Parts: sequence; structure tokens; C-alpha cells
Amino acid sequence: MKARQESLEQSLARHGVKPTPQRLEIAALMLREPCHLSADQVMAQLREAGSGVSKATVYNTLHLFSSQGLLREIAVDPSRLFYDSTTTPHHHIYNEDTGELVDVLPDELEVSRLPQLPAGTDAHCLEVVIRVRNQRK
Amino acid sequence: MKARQESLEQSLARHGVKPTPQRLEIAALMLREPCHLSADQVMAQLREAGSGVSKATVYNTLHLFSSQGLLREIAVDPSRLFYDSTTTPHHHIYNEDTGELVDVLPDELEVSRLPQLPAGTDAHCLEVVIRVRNQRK
DNA sequence: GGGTAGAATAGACTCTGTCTAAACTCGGAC
DNA sequence: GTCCGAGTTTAGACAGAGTCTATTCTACCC
Repeated sequence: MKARQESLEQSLARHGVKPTPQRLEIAALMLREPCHLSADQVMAQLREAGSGVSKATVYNTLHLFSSQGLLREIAVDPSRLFYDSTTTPHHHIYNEDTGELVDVLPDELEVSRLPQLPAGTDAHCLEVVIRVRNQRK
Repeated sequence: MKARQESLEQSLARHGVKPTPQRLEIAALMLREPCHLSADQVMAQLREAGSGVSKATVYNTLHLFSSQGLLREIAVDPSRLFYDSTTTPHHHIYNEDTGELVDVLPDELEVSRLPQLPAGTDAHCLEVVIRVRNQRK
């Protein structure tokens, strides 16, 4: 546990994030293993674990982590933002019936041609979402 | 104007939508020419044109149109849903700084390999979004 | 110890979207 | 013409995600 904590601290520090107790709690939850969580799911898990971290801090921290490259935001469900702990390029399958989000590894999907970008803009991220639904009987 | 109205009516009818005055107003706005609008933008334009269509009707109508294939929903901005009047397969460039949404024609972007879908699911839609930002000086 | 900058907090607030219950519309039956 | 009923529209209440603000807390530096 100590080692895990220390490596999380190092990981925050490496991304220029000062490790506070609240940030470490959230990091422990999001960065321990690959996951896709929305802010309210993070809140719920913190509450369940008996933590008293406030809503504003959760939002601030998730934003901070995203801007520092520790997390990636995924706009797949218009009603809420998901945070993805995998920050290397990859894509997603989104089940519209269950809300489940599955990673697609980069070698499973290939985008072979790209359009010209509008003048004065830089590409920031390429996001491919395959929307699926449960099969109807 | 008369001809335009009639063709909108036909277009609604062809998609199994009973043409009411409110639906025709919204159709005139969304289907006249290719556009990307959010529900509140539709509301604002209706208000500006002096229409008194209610919020609930705007949401109901946009949902109805989407479910009947007259419009397509685009989840590109987590804070609101956009409706796209182009329903044929195509992709988008989204400017995160300005909120501007630009169409990418199917021959400008090619997805050449696709992953296996989870068992029990059917693909419903493939959405590619290229997120761009204005160039920093 | 005092000062200060950054971080955390509660709670009010905004905004998008949904729900509900009532009113309206319009076609068909009588 | 009147009645009825299904579908549509409406206002306003409501819900949920996310933001803002003003205050409090913490930690570090002098």
C-alpha cells in the first residue's frame, strides 16, 4: 500500500500536479487500473469508501488531471462526461443501451485517410466511437 | 414559399411524421439547408422569428425527427446535443475553441479496419470526430 | 507567530433536458 | 352539428450535471 501510494505521488509529480490527500484519493481510484468513469461515478465511489471529498474538488481534480495528461475526457454520452484512465491513442465502443464503454486498441481500428483541417487550427485529438445496441430478439 | 412548404410536408410524411404547424416550423429551420444546431439554438431562432413553440415541443420534435431519420444526433460537446441535418454517413471536425462543427465528407476520411463487436450487440453508428483548436501564436 | 498562495469546501446557481397534467386539435362516429 | 378519443402542444415544475463564489483550511516561507 505504501509503495502504491508513493508511485501515485510520483506519477502526479511527473505531470506537474502537487499531490494533496484528496488528489491522491481520486488518483488511487482512477489510475490504479484502466477504467472509464464519469464524475458522479467517482463521487459515488469516494462516498462509498467513506471519503468526504467535495463535489467541486472532484470536478476540479478531474479537470486538472485531464489538462495535465493524466486522464482523457470522452464525450460519448451527451448527459455526462467520462474520464478515461488510458491516455495513449485508442478508440471506443459505446453501448447505448447499457452505457458501457469498451476500449478499442489502436491496431484493431485504422483510419487510413484524413481530411485537411480548417486554416488556423491544429488537430488536438482523433476520436472514433462505434455506437452499438443490444441485439433485438 | 408554398412549394417549399409542400415539399417539407412531403418530406415529413415520407418519414412517417404527421406534419403539424410546429413541426413544419422546426423542419423549415433544420431541413432547409445543411446545418448543425443544438436544441437551444433552435429555440433561439424560433423565438427570434416570433414563434411561440414551447421548449417541450422543440425537444419532442427533434427527438422525433432523429428517430425517424430526418436528423442525426451528434454527441460532440458534453454540455449539449447537436442535431445534424445531413443524415448520410459522414464525419466531423469540431473546434473546441469556437464550438464550430464542420462536416467531413465520406471520401475525405477512411476507416479501413474495424474491431470485433462485443457479443450480442449490433453496430448502430460509426462516429469519427477530429477535435481541433485554434493555433496558438 | 504572521503572512501568503494554493487547495478544499458547502451551497447557491445555471443550463440542458425531462416529466406531468392540463388544454388544444382534428378526424371519425353518430 | 355534436361527441369522442387519440395524438399534440403547452407551461411550468423538476432533475441532474457541472460551475461559481465566498469562506475556510493547509502548508510553506519569513
